[in-house]
Parts: sequence; C-alpha cells; structure tokens
Amino acid sequence: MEIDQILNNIYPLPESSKSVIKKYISEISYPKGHILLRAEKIETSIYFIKKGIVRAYANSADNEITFFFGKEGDTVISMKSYVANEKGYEDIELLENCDLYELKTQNLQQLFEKDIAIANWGRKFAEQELIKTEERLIFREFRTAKERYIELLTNNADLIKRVQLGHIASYLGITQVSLSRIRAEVK
Amino acid sequence: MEIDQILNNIYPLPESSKSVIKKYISEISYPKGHILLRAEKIETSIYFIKKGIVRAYANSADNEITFFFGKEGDTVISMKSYVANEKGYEDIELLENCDLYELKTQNLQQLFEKDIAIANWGRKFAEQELIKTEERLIFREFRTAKERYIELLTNNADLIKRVQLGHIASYLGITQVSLSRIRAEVK
DNA sequence: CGTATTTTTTATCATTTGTAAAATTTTCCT
DNA sequence: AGGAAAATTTTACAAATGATAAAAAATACG
Repeated sequence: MEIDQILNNIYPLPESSKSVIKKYISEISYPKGHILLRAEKIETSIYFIKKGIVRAYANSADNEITFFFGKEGDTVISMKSYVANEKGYEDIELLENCDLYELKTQNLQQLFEKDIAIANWGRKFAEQELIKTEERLIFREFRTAKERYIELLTNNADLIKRVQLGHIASYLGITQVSLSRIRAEVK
Repeated sequence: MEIDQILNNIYPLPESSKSVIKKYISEISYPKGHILLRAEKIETSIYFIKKGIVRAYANSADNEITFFFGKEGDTVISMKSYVANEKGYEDIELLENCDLYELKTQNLQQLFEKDIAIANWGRKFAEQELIKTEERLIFREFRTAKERYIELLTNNADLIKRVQLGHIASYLGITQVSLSRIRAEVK
C-alpha cells in the first residue's frame, strides 16, 4: 500500500501538509523474524506497513501474549514511547519479509506544533486506534473463545492463513491446545 | 476538581486557549441513577467530572458488562459518538449524585480546526485514553482474577468502597460469585 | 529427497470459573 | 424501628479451559 493512501486513510490532509510529512518518511525493508521495536527501549520511529505482516507481543514471567497484528496500511508503533517517551511493554516481530515506511517520532512531534492539519491528523490517528482498542476490550468479554475465533475467521481470514496458530491463540486469549479443540469442532 | 486543573492535567494549554474552551463549558448536576449517555444515541456532549463517580457499561443479549469507572477529574464520553459520529456501545450511569462540566462536541470540533494548541490538547487526550485502554487490554491477560482484584484494591481502594461489588466483578471480567470467592480467600 | 525442526492435533486429568438457588447481610423507605 | 427490596455471600454441581505429554502432520533446509 502506498504512503499517500495510508496517510489519507487516517485523515485527509491538504497536499501541502502531506508533502511536508512525506519529506520525513523513508522506505526500509527487513526480513521475516526481525524485531522492529523492543519493549526495553524508548523507540524513536514509527512505521507504516507497505507490505507484510507483524505482531506485537508482551512478556511476563512465564508467558508471552500477542495482542496486535498489523498488515498492509497499518501503523506500527510503541504507543508508550510515542505518547509518553517511556519504555513500552511490547516487542514487534516481523512475521514476513516487510517493506515499511519509517518516520522519526521527533520530526512528527515538531510538525504537530507547527501545522494544525498535521496536529489534527495525529489526533485522528490516536482516536481511531482508541476506538479499535476499546472495541476489543469490550467485545472480548461478550464472546466465548469459539465465537471470537469464528469472528476472526470471518473478518480476517487472511490473518489465519498468514500467521501461525500459536500466535492466533494467544491473540484470542486462549492456549494453542484450546484453539486446536475449537478448530476441530468448527470444521 | 476544578475545570482548570482537569484541562491542564490532559495537556497544559496557554491561557488564551484555555479561556476559549471555558467559554463553551457549563456546569450541571444530576442525581445518582441518572443515565448520562445512552448507547442508542449519537451523543453531542462530553463531560468532565467535578464530583462523583460514574460507570460505563455495554449490553449484549443476556448480560451487561461494566468496562469503565470515572471519578473526579475523569472525562465521560461516548468515544464512538465523539470520534465517528456514530452510536456508541455504552450507557453511562451515575453511581453517586454528580457535579459535571459539560462541553458540546460540536463546539470542540470547531476549536480543533482553528486553534493548534486545542488540536494538540485533543490529540493528547486521545493518546492518554489510548494508553490506559491498551494497558488494560494487555495486562488483563497476564493476571489471574485474584491478582486483578488485589491490584484494584491496592491502587483504587476508594473505588471498591464507593461502587457495588457486582459492578466491580463485571469490570474485572468475572462473575459476582467468583469475586465473592476471591474476597473470602483474600481476607 | 530425506531428515531435523517446528507446528498442530489428540488425549488425559486437574483447576478454574460459571450457573442456579438459597441464605445472609445491608440498604432504603415510610 | 420495621419491613421490603437490593446486594452479597455461600453452597453444590456443571461446563469450560488449562497443563502436560505424546503423536501426527507440515515445513525447512542441507
């Protein structure tokens, strides 16, 4: 997906503001398996996915939980670094070879102070991510694991094809063994 | 909590921008039990809590889930109405008599287009809500129900005193019976 | 192509959480 | 204060999910 479309999907920008942002955006590719963002670091870049798929996961003592998948057109970001300039809680791993657009947070922050259209673009970006996160938080509680799987299968069939089931299970909030049971039932 | 402090806690605004916002803010009180925002409506106001406590809950076929508590200094908002101008998924119920500051969304949206400091204030507001929501989504998965209860007890003791346990249980993602079992253990 | 590695499935048993209903306590109202 | 209503706790049982181990299948790679 091209950068113009990605920026516009978040919030339509006047051409002048868009070309200002684009001055600070560069393209970069990394191979499958690369860790793009790290939980222990204050990250200084955000990325937009041109091609490929990534996952965000957080670790506690004994287990690892995948809580986000990003694909073409999605933004990859350590929200904690971006918002609070603090270490995040997530690693981001590339699940395929990826082509990315990179933007330094610092440059974006400066644009927020100077260009009101870009400030509102940043506002819309946060608002949209917020809606998505809030919906996930709420609707997870309303559905059983099986229903959540079927919903993912219906709305994001490609995700299930492109991502290994252990990560999907974690994203759904169940064990891989449970997911396997569900799949046997649903078939 | 006074409106100046509430606005500033989100993001420090220059005096000029703050007085512009304050022109559009009025005070209003409602009694315990009042439904401030409704799921079936596109809401046209947002509120800041001067005094009192509220809960947001969503309904599905058979059950109701509380997913947010707001108290002094917090913002009460139908995020779906505010962001997308669509019906939300939540009702907001006042759990005590409340004193509120009211701001019409439409007025705020107009200020976003004209005043860059206010646009960045709106951006920061969404970003901070996003961080809070994301943390809840992630860390819920890492802790057992008992750990989540103890955490709430430690960090929000007043909430447990001010809110009935059925709502607390729902917020923690468990049944009231489960919470009762946990409380018997923890005591 | 064949072997090693990774991923997925299956089976068993233990634990957690839910459902339903009754008992108890607290709150509210006159 | 007294009684009704609401909230909370307790109990017994059922269902869902987790943990563990091992087998089967798919994939990677020399």
